[in-house]
Amino acid sequence: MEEFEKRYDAFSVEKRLQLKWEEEGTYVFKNDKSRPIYSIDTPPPTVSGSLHIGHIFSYTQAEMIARYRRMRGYNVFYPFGFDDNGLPSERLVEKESGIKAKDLTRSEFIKKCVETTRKYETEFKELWKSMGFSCDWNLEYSTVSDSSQKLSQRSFIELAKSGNAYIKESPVLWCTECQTSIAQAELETREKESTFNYIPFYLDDERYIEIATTRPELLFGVVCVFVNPDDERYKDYIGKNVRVPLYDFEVPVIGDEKAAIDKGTGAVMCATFGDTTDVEWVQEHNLPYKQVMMSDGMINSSVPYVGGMYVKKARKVIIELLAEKNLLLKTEPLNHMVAVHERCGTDVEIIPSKQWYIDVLSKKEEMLRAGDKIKWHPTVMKNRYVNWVENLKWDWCISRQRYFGVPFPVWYCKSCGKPHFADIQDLPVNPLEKEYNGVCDCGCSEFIPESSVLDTWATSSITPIINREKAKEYGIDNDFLPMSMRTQAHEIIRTWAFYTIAKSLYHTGDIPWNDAMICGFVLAKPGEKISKSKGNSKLTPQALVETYSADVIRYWAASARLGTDTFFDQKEMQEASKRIITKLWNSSKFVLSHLKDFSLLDNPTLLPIDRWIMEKTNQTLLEIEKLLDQYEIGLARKVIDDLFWKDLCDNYIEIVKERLYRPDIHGAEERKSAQKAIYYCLLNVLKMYAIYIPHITEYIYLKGFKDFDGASSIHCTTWPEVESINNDFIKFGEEIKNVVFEMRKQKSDNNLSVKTEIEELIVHGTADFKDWFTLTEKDIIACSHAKTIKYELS
RNA sequence: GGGAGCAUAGCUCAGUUGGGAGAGCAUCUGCCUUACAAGCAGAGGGUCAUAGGUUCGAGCCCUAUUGUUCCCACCA
Repeated sequence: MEEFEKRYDAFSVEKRLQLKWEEEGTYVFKNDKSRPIYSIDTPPPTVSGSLHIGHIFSYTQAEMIARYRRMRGYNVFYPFGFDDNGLPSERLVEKESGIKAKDLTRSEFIKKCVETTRKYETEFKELWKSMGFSCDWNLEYSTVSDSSQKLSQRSFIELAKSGNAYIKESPVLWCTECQTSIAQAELETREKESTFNYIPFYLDDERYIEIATTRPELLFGVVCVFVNPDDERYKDYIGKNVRVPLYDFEVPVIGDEKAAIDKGTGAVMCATFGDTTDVEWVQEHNLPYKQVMMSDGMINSSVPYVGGMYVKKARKVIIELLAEKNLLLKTEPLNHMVAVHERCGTDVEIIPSKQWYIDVLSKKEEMLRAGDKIKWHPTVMKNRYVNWVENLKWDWCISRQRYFGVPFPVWYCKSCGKPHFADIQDLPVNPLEKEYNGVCDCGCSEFIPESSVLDTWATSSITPIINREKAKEYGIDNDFLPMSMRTQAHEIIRTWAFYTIAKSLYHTGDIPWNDAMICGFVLAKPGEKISKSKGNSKLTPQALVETYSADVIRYWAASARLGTDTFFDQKEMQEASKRIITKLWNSSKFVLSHLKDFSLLDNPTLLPIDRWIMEKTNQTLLEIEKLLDQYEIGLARKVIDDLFWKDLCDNYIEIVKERLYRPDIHGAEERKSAQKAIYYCLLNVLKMYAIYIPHITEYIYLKGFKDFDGASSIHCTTWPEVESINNDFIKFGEEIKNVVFEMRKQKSDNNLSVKTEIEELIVHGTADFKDWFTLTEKDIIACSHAKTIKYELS
């Protein structure tokens, strides 16, 4: 057994052990058929900037589950991936280089994207390693890699051929800043200041309908005015025409239930397209479309007064014009929620264009049933999924008019426009670089390649399939899906979880994973989440690891309840977490110094107090198994803390200390009994803590327990299967703890040292335990320094 | 506007079919005790948001109210 240093040097130990694990392949996945597979669908972090403490928080919680399952005898498939294509990565590149994508050629820009994402991925990987993550880097994947692209394109082609993906010209959510279509899930609502502008739509020289609008710049696009048919004020107008102010053309007044009497003035102008209701109205009433808003955020150049202006300026100009011509009845300031693009915060517009969609609207029922089949942890998180599915309004638009992404493997016939897909065996393919050799049904042999790329989520939503492809290399195929569990934060339930379930239903007809472990956030201050894009993460994870060590951060990350958001508190991390590391070090130092002559072959008769701490250890094992099976790593940790700090250190060790030091007083056999107990208890405490703080537990194991226990790493051990608990010993232990507590209280109340001798100690307890009290008498005397013991048992 | 969660000690939170109100931090007092002063022992501190109800008994179950957070909708 090696000697213990006075102080534990976390930083050098952590680095050394991380190297050891890498060299020995401690966490490498093998297709070992003797153990059931536990597969984890880990979130590939979006490469959109540096990581923050929130990532550490949720990834660490999931990592602990991987370690737990490994120690429960599972063959853990724990891959790691990067989501390194799409708009988030493009924006990172644009921000870093100060260049807009459209200012470069497509290939130059993509090259820059590749360079930048590589750089960040290296950084990410270093960070995960420095946190001691037990993923298997042989299973690493990236969503932009050839193999992922191939699977993603295949997924698309399969869906398109089965009719579940389709191309359609229709109004679509559009970001004028990123100049691409986006999906409903990429919307974010933000409160913005605006003005309500009350303007008159004249029926004749006297009568008019007053309309309140926040979007006067769209006046030229107005195609009709809606009023509620039950609205007495406007009943007479229905069926007649009113004149659009400024432009003076006529539009009909139409009655529709959706026009709410109590909103605004009760009359609505329908401009194509001001909002999602306009889209519904246009479809229902077969209204014409007038394009006012262009894809770059400018007003159509043919629009009088404001053509060629950006929205904001156009709005200002129109309001001024209306005022000048006495067409502005009044304006009211207004704070309202506006749908913006989550990536750039730009107001979202609705612009018709030709896009690819995946049908989700007609599959709501199936998706809700899938949600029921998945076990959500914590269970309330299922609500968010259900809520999202029930409220879906658009099919999933998967095409993006961007550059750095998986290309659509599609060409269109030049004469009839029919889409032609690449052959599966040719994937991955970029239609911009490869010509389509074929002939269209219409006889044409000229084709136009699709230049859009797939939504990032269209690829990241097949991570179970990407993982299965990896598993095939190990000879695992059939039983791989559904995976055992998905771990992710709650914010992306509506995107990643939802899309993954949708794709899984299409491709496998089943759920993608059995369990969903939903982690909470780390919040900087009330309500504000720390995020890469917001740049309010002053403390980089790298700096934190260097300041506090991985184990300290990990221990802290395990302090919250699953799914619950936590405030980041540096002080808490510094003090509470560091404390446990020091305590573990010191107590191990003590325990192992008393195990130098210990042998597993010794079979002493165990004293009742020794049985107590062993039973207590077993009880703890059972309790945390129950909690960890529910992914409650925080609650489980507290149970271990209690066992370790209170029962083992504060009570048990203090009680048997002298027995370990003085076999001459207590007997050699009795000392062996205590050795057996401290060995059993500390070893299992280390094993339980190993999932949380893998470095120090490994270090102590290698130093003191490896020679007895035999494994090359604590992380390759399993913990004992406990079948039952002897509650009598637990009860007896509680009574002994009470005796010690009363004794300590007496001394403390009298300002006496713990060492002070006392004349007589009165032991209160249960008469049934009389013999056990007698067997514990020497220990009680030793820790109380009592001269005599008197029993008052009942 | 629709839905969900939360409200327990000064702070952060735990409280597992309804029976003892708890932990860590902070505060105070004492203690150098053959692992640990980066420690140990002990103490004080709560109308369990409010009001009703069910029950022999409610932090826990039911109803309402208030506050708060989150999700969704709201560009009239």
